[in-house]
Amino acid sequence: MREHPQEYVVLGLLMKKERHGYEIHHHFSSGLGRVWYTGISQIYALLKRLEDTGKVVSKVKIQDNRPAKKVYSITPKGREVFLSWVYGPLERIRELRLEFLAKLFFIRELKLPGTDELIKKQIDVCQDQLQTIKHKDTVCYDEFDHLVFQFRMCQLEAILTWLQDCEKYFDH
Amino acid sequence: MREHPQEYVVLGLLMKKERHGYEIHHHFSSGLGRVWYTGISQIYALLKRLEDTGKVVSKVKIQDNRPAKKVYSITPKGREVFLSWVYGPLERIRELRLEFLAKLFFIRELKLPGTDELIKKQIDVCQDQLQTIKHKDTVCYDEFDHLVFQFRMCQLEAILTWLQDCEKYFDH
DNA sequence: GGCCGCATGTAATCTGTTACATGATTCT
DNA sequence: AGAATCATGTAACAGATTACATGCGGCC
Repeated sequence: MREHPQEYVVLGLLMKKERHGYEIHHHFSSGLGRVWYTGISQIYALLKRLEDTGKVVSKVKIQDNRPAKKVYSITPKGREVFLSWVYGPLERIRELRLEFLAKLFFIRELKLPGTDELIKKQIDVCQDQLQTIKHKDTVCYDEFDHLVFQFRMCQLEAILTWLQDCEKYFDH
Repeated sequence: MREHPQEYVVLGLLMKKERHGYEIHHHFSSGLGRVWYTGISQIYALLKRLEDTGKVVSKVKIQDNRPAKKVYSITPKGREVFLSWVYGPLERIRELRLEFLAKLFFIRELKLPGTDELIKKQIDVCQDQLQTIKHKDTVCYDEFDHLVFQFRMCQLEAILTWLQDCEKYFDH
């Protein structure tokens, strides 16, 4: 399961307490929503898939003067899936902008321990990639490839300094 | 037409000379392909759409001892579309990694003039965005939003220094 | 009377990837 | 004999966005 990264966000929101679809969408739009937004229809689709795979369970709650709502709560399996996602570093840099920030969001929101390990692991992955690109750069003699490598290198270097700032930030 | 960015790459390859699908895929895999790859099936789909919209025309060439091939050539309309793409700066930073590098690739390959203007325009766009984010950063008091803004700021700053390096590189 | 908020969902569409179907020639 | 190269395409699938359908209650 490397697919459907948005599922983790829904699981993360259900980690705090049980919620229904409309409410989840509300949190997707506020807070985290500024960095990772999804439409309400997609939320319902995600919830259905999460229920089909046993990561959440639902119960219908009837209200008066309001339409009935389907309240979802996370299962132990869902909890496990979420936590192994949160503490795993990302291999592709382009996924950092959305997913790594989401991880940090939930770590803060749920007051989870072990932030420093996650950041260290991510720093290691980025440094490995930087090393690989630097090597390719010294070996290649094509002008265009050079430009490409330098683009990636500067992006990775910027992320590394940002990650080090994160480390300090989460330290205190 | 802000969709199907890969169409521009196909047009770019046809700017040099007429080519058939299999040949285009070959160039997609080598050269530019290390930064922007697409499967052969997609190439045929792109060519069909480009022909339907009048950006390319095809003629069948029968060969002996080889299967017949469909040779595509770019139309004046296609040429126009390609050139206005090449010289336009990108609004979204995430598109730089693929599209901006592709633009530079074709500018070098086709020996097109006005590289410095393109880079300058892109620098302006990035600087505007950096300014906007910096302003949002000083106004906001949420810790998480701060982290997000700093991520984007460091990415933009890295790209700006890279763009300035590009300017020097294309200068001589 | 009409729009907004609450609440749920299905269906269509859009991009792109992967799998499959076909068939001749050339290389190992 | 089997794999690789040349050459074209269709069909299926995956992931996400957008449009549409439904319905009640409250506010202006």
